[in-house]
Order: sequence, then C-alpha cells, then structure tokens
Amino acid sequence: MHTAATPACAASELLGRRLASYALLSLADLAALHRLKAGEESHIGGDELAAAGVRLVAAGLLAETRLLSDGRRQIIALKLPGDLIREPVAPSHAIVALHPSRTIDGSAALAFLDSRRRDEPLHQAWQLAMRHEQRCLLDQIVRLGRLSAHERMAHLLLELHERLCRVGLATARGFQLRLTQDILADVLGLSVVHVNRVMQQLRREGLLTYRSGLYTLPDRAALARVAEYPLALQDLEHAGLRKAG
Amino acid sequence: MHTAATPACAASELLGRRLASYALLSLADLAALHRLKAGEESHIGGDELAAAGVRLVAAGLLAETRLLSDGRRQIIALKLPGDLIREPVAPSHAIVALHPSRTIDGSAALAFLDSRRRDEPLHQAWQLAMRHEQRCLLDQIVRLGRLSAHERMAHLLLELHERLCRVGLATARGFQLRLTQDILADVLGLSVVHVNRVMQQLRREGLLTYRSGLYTLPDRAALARVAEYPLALQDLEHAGLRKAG
DNA sequence: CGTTAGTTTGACCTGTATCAAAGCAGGTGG
DNA sequence: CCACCTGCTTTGATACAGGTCAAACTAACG
Repeated sequence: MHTAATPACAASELLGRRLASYALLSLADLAALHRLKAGEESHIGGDELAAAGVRLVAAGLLAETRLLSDGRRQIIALKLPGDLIREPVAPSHAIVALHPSRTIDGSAALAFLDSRRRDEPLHQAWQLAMRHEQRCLLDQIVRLGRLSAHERMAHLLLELHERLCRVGLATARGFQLRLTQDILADVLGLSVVHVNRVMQQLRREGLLTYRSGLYTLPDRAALARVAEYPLALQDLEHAGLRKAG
Repeated sequence: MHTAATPACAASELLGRRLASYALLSLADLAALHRLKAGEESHIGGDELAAAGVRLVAAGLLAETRLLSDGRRQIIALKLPGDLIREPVAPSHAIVALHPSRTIDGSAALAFLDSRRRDEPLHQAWQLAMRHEQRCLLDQIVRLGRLSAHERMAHLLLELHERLCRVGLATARGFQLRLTQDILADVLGLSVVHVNRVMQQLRREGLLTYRSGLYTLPDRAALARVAEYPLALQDLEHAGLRKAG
C-alpha cells in the first residue's frame, strides 16, 4: 500500500452525488462534504490487502472477499467509487483491490454524516444509502440462493448499473467498468467458463453488449423482467456523465 | 396477528443472555434490560406476515424471506429467540413466522441499547452482537456462493448451534428447534430432496443426529473442519440450559 | 514480436433438481 | 381404539444446469 500525497480526488464528490441520489441536498451540505477531502490518499496496485479503518473509494474497483483453503473464492460485495469500506466483520474476510484503485480515509466523512441531526436531509440520505447497501447484500443472497446463472447475471448487471448511476458514473444505457469474467464468476458463484456462456446468451438475446470494459444494457426493462429486479430509477441520469476508472 | 396481554415472556432475558455472551455485563445492566419487558406481546399463528416496527423474538422461529413470482423462496436469515427483527429493507422481503412464535416490541430495548455511552460494556456487547449478526449474513453469501450442499449444511448447523448457545437454548452437544427440511432447503438454496440426502450423509458420517426437532452434533470439531467454520465458543455452555420453543 | 491477461470453444462429467410415490409420525374425530 | 388426515421424511429413476479440463484465440503492452 503506497501512500501518496497526490492532489485531491473526486472521492467526496462521488459520495456527495451518491447521497444526492437519495434525497434533495442543499449546496451547503454538498460543499461541506467536499471540504472533507483532507484525508490522506492511498494508492493500491493490482490486488492486495488493504489494512484497517474506514475508507472511501475514489476510483477503481475493490471487493470484500472470502478465500477458502482450497482456493475457492467468493466475492461478497463489490466496492465501487463512492462506496464506503468498513473494517471487515471477520478475520477470514479481506478487502482486495481488483484493479489499481485509489481510496481516501473515510473516517472524517463518516463522523460528519453520523453527526447530522435526525431531521436533516443529509442524515436521511445517509440512512437511505446505508439501507440500500444492506439491500444489495440481501439481494446477493437471493441471487446466489435461488436465481439461475442467467438470472443472476441480469440481476447483477442491473444492480451495478443502478449503483454507478447514483454516483454519476453511468449513462442511461450502460457503464464502463474493468470487470473481468473472472471477477464476475466469483461474485456470482459460477465458473468463469459458465459466466462466458451466460454472457453470450444475453448478447444473443440483445440484452447486453460488451466491448473492452464497456457494458451496454440496451433494454433494462427486459433485463429487469428476467431477474425480477425493481427498477428504482426510471432513467435517472445525472447531469454530468463520465466513465468509471 | 393476535395481540395478547399474556404475562411476561423471557424475551428480554434472552436478549440479555445473548449480549452477555459478547462481554461481561453488570447485574445492574441485565436487570435494567429485564425491566424493559413493558412492550406488548404479540402471538402469531403458522406462517403469516408480521407488519412493522422493531420486534424482539421471544419464542419460536421466524425468517426474513424473499418470494419470487414463480414460487421459489429464499430464506435470507433465520430469526431465533433473542434476535431483534428490524423492518425489512425492501418491499419484496417479508418476515414470516415459520412456526407459532411470540415477539415483543423491541423499540424500547433498541433505544435503551443505543443510548449507552461508548465505553459501557453494554454498548460494546451490543456492537459485537450487531457485528456478529452482520457476519452471519455474509456467511450466508459464502455458503450459497461457494460451498457444496454438504458443506453448506455443516456450516449452517454450526451457526445455529452457536447462536442458540449464546441465548442459552443449546447444550454443548446440540439443540432443539422445529426446523423442517423444507425450511432448511429454502435457507440453503437447495431442494428438499437434496437436503434430506445430505442430512443422511452427515448422519452416516457420525456428524449429526436428528430426532423430531432435536439436532445433535456429536463432533463439532469435525463439522467445523468440513465447513471451514471458526469455532468461536470452545464449548461455551451457559449455566442454565433449556430447550428452544 | 513474445508475453501476459483475458476470452472463447469443445468434450465430458457430476452435483443437484425434478417428478412421483411410498413411508411415518402425531393429532382428530368417530 | 381404529381410521383417517395432514405434514414431514425417505426412496428411486431420470434430467439438466453448471463444473472441469484443456487448448485455442485475441488483444494489449513493453
């Protein structure tokens, strides 16, 4: 873990956008969030283990993983830009960077959010964001427990799209993410080979296009029907759109 | 939901025991918890939907479930006596009583616990309890994603045993719970038939005995090896042992 | 160019699902 | 006390989703 004093990143801005997707926030609140960027920034190569404390993802892609003794790996949750990473709840869990990523210290942001009064919009947005994060975990359980490979993939793609939308890192039609089939397999509890085949099927059905990290979902409604995914944002599209790291 | 003014139940006592399993609590704290039993008690038949608010399980067996449109059901988490049930995070989730069960209003207990100062043992115990609950959710993800049916079953049995131990509803060797293979199937993401076969195998291996609701785990260490489950309580055994409802 | 990381293909195998039917309690009512 | 439910477990036969292994293909990159 190479700590660098590199210039500011958009980490707190990402968090701000995420929160703004849950409740109408005042410009003052957002500005206060941005001012928090004081935390030191850390840069992480390939995949390694991030140690302790609360961190906020600035760019890249990380994951909370559980590695079994025989090499099987389960990715419990993907951590996207704008997400807050807490200390794992079990020693057997590790946070790994799936790609070169940047994170900043999130304790200031966390303290700031937790200190808001119950009736402030910022508090409510934060509550909703945490609720949504929890929902994603439970969704992961349903995916793995009762959905077929085909449905799982559809469901996950929609979830990722929604989450990236909320931080303004997706367009209405798709998103850019260096998500290999290897990673998808470990999220979805499938083999790489099968992930590949399922993706081909989705392509054949016209529900997915993939080209070097660019995922396009031409028909979200149809995907949602496949996976019984509730489309929360009827084409919520943030003003400024950009590609994810 | 049939609300009854029936005499007090041991609900807050169960919660007290659970918390006491995480940190050394003063008798005063425990007494304060017990005094909270003011909440009204509700009684629930077979399986139905419990509505809103925070509830504390007094007896029986409930679950947070997700039902898919074609009838597939995933049990996301089992709610045992002493557990706190929060409002589901998604409208598609429901809390159902898998058996006749009793719950009391948990908001008083929750408020009480949340109001403790950071340095009080009660606060720490509560933190650890919540952490553990979260760990169980993540364990469920790993189980469904990367463990075989055989491993899943072993893992779940150990988890249930540990949790029941913490509320004093298990002996060192086993526990009593009206857990049908039907329910197990929906927790483990398997078919009933397969659950049955896996249980037979465990029996043949001398790792499990089952007789009308009484689960016995003659060799927890061996089970733990099968499932890579970390045995937290080296035979923690509460003073007074009793059977679960 | 060779190397490396990722994707794709094919052949084959296996863990679990499905279907259908038969046992086995425990409770109820006659 | 029996006869009958009803809910749960067990069994067998068969089907399929998804895993495994191995190798070829592709593209980025120094």
